[in-house]
Amino acid sequence: MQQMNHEFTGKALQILQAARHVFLTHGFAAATTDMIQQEAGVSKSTMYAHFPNKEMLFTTVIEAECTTFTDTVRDIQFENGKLRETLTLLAHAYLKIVLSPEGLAVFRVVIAEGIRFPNLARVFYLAGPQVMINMIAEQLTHAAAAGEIDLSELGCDNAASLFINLVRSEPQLQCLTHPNAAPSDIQVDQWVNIAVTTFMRAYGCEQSK
Amino acid sequence: MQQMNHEFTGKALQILQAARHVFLTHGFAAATTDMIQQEAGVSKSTMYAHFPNKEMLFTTVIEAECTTFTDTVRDIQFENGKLRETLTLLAHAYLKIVLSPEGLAVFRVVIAEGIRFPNLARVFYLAGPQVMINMIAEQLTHAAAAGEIDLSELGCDNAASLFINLVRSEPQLQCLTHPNAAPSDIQVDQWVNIAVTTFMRAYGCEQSK
DNA sequence: GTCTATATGAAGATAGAC
DNA sequence: GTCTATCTTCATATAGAC
Repeated sequence: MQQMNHEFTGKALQILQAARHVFLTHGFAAATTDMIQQEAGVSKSTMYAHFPNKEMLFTTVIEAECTTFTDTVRDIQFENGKLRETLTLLAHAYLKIVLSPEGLAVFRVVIAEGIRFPNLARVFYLAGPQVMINMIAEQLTHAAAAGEIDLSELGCDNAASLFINLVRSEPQLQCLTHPNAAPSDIQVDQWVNIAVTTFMRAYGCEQSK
Repeated sequence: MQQMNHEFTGKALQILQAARHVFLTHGFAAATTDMIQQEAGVSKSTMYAHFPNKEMLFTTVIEAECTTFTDTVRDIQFENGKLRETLTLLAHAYLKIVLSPEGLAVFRVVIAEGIRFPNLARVFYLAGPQVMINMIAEQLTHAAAAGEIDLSELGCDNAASLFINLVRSEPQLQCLTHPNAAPSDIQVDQWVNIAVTTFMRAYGCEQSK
């Protein structure tokens, strides 16, 4: 989670870790290089020796964070079973990432700075939602071949996108608009259940029909 | 749209309109009172004569914006026809608001400043999504009574929430992460169609069965 | 109420010693 | 590479004249 071990070591790594914390807590504009320098325990000039300015420090932090997200999503463990169970597992794993303090913080800051750093926003989309969509699409392809689901209208990619949006939207909006009020596990279970149920009712081919 | 005629007139109104533009363009932290004062064509002290500080100016602007949103949502015109057509109309009207430059800008800044101004984030939720949910829930209640839809599992409120999330999530995320790339009308039609189709497949009671 | 001028502090970034 | 000390700019906010 707190890796950023791409090629950064020593003071540079300290600085990046501090920058990560400061930027995710305050956003870009409200964050100050003083906070970062202070939290990292280095002087101003050390900071500027490693990173040319605040912008570069910011983009480095966020891009690293996106990479971490991609890795976390790719590492999701689940067994290929019946579609409903598989989707439930994937939904829980995805929400765990999205609703984590880091997940919410990254979303906040990326969206907030989307105008100033449009490239970062696109990188974020590709690193997070898009990777998840690809994983889901793969599962849906298998399920469609097995006759568990009917995607003749929608196509696998649209269906995968639809599903993760179904899973993410309400919980994420609730967390973003009600900070300091983390949802209970029961609430998350309910959200997942509604999403999976809706998706299966719409496109699933129940054997019991 | 650019009203804010609550009790503000003359210079105060000029200041608020300028503040609205500046805050929605730059966010809270990156916005400066100089920009606002300059754009309003007044001096610093005039600004501070009307508003005690930057925070109050900000909350005044955003709260007014939320009120405007509520009014806009409440004014949505549609005819009570078949459920599918009604939902399609409501979805289009809602997306028109959410995906407008102002809608996206308000969302950005409210989410970005959710930690610093938690109350504002909740006000936003109540003024936007919640009002829309209430409108949809009312339509769904009628439709359920008419046997057009089966909400025995979900309940009207959950179903309404589900529907607007289904409508909003993907288009909004796309617009937020791909600024300066407004979606085409055809794309919006497709999104609406997927949302409505999914909802009706999951919970609709087609007569042709 | 409204302006010009200014106080005060803090931001991002650099110079120069070690 | 790293530090202390400093430069420059610009932010929020206020004082005092009209």
